[in-house]
Amino acid sequence: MQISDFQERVYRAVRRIPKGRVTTYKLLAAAIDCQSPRAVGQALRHNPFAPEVPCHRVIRADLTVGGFMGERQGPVWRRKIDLLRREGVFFRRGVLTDAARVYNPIL
DNA sequence: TCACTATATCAGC
DNA sequence: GCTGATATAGTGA
Repeated sequence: MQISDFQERVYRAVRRIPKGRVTTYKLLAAAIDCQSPRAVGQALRHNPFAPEVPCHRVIRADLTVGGFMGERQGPVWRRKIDLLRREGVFFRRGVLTDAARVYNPIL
């Protein structure tokens, strides 16, 4: 499968998320001028540049974890939380503890 | 065209 | 606070 310009835009935006910060699908979609955060999620799901593209730093707008590598639960999905915790981003019951950790890609 | 999706938002309970 | 229905954009068959 070959990636489109849209997905290239998504990966470029995700790549510039600083360590220790997270962003949301909604903000990410707004950064690439896309009205549909679901399309962003699909692009990250087919992410061929993992882990160069830190797709684990993307969560939902309601500050819940969301999914990781196609899994919404299970050990693989749990790894996403573990990676973020290692960077200083903590979750409680699948919800981001500190909302100030959210990074705005538009800025 | 149809049916998905790592979402967002709203209505109802 | 939770479940579901709907909107919306991109992608593959």
